[in-house]
Amino acid sequence: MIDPRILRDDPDRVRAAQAKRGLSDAVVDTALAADAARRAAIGEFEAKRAQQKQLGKQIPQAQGEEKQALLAQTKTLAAEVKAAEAAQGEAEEAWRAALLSIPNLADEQTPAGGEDDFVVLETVGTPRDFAAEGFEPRDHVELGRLLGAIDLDRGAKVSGSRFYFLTGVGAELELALVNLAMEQAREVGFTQVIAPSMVKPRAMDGTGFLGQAADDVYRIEGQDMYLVGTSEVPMAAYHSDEILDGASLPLRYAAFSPCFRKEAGSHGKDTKGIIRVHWFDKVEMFVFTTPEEAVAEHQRLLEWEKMFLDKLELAYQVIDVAAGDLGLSAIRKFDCEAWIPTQGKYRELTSTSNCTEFQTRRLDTRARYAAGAAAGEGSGGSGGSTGSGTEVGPVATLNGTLCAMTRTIVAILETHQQADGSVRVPKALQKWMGREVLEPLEPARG
RNA sequence: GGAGGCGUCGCAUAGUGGCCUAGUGCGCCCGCCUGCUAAGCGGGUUGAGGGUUGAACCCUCUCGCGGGUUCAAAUCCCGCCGCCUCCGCCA
Repeated sequence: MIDPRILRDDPDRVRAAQAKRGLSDAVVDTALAADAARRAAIGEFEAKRAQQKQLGKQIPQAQGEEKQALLAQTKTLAAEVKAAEAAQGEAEEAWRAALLSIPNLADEQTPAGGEDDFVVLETVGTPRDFAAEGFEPRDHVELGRLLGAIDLDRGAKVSGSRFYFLTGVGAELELALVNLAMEQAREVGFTQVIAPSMVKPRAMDGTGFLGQAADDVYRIEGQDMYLVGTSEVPMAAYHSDEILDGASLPLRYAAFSPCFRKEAGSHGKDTKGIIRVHWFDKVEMFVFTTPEEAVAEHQRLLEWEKMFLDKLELAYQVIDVAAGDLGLSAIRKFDCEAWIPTQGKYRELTSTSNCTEFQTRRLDTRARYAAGAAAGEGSGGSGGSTGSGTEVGPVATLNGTLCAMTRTIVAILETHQQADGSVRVPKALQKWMGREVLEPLEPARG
């Protein structure tokens, strides 16, 4: 949810942000009208309620006829209060609904436009030139079969399309990646978390996934619960309804969880292999910090993502995602796209978003800060006790992929394959894999 | 799944229809006193929203959540949620 104050004070800013995403600004006027109606309704209810309380106080002291008169008077008033309260409730609800329909205001630096209007910020490493090396690269499906690492046939048999079993070195590879990711996370100061992958509607809605992304979300039949598409969801809700200690920020979590996605509307895309699947495991970085620090923290998350990809010795580019392709909650998003040799293009491996206060406002997470942190306080003069100590203020959230297992496995297998079908293990993973090369089970298997 | 109990301010507790503008203790903050520390003394200490663009001030809501009864609800009634204990089942 965006800041209601910005809507009221600077609606043109909201209109501009809507335009940048390619959305209508009609919601702005709807929301402004709802805000006015809401405030009028609040005024009416409160006036009636105050009157009721005033009269109510007189009743215990009153006697006889006077008391009867008061009772009659206050009885009709009670009905009016009830009606005014209901009207206020409806006005609040309409206002809230209007506000909730507005996505976070895209950052000034975010490129305008849709999916194809991203800006390439940086290219790291050089894609391998297999032609120069003199052999045709195998895709990850074939490599996975040769190594006994990925079993797609049985995935389909047991669970359907877009499912897989990781077996042997495939399973080892995932566990090694989890370990490497968690090791890095710990070293840079994250708290490791194993997060639930089923959540209540509050968490799903609070992170903005029941908006335009609702089609991609699995709902549990007969229960008011959802399977998460990322541990961003449980982690954003982790501190819901809490007031954090401002001095404890930033709170950095690295959460492991399975991720479930319907992939509705992607029929025909990436049908082969494990690029696009209904379930995968992921280590996600999630940070609670101050609004002032959010932009700098976003850069740090990007650096940690790059650090991880560097350890895997992958070639990749970093893109600045355009406004129309941002999620509901984000003001800016950077994707790291690794080079996939057999596709001849860069594919998204990681993604980091700055959601500012959008999610915490929905989920009611705030922090207690030292007073006057943002206000001017150098007024001098009287040395009286002005500093009231602390004040409650907003908290920003950011998320970033550390390692999404399946796509990372694809990139590693394809990038580090050798002519004989074996795959070189990146140095950083060797410690966890216990070997330097993954060998095919049999030269001619399959 | 069955039975019972409990949810009050950061924590602990009091409160069984109007005297609750929720008391007390602890913790915390400010001040006084004080070689230092401790003790002692005085004051403060939930959050949200509205009146206002900010401050002061005023008002409304907030005793797990949502309904209801009543002129009036922390208090009575109903539903839900969470926690605890016991039984059953189970990785």
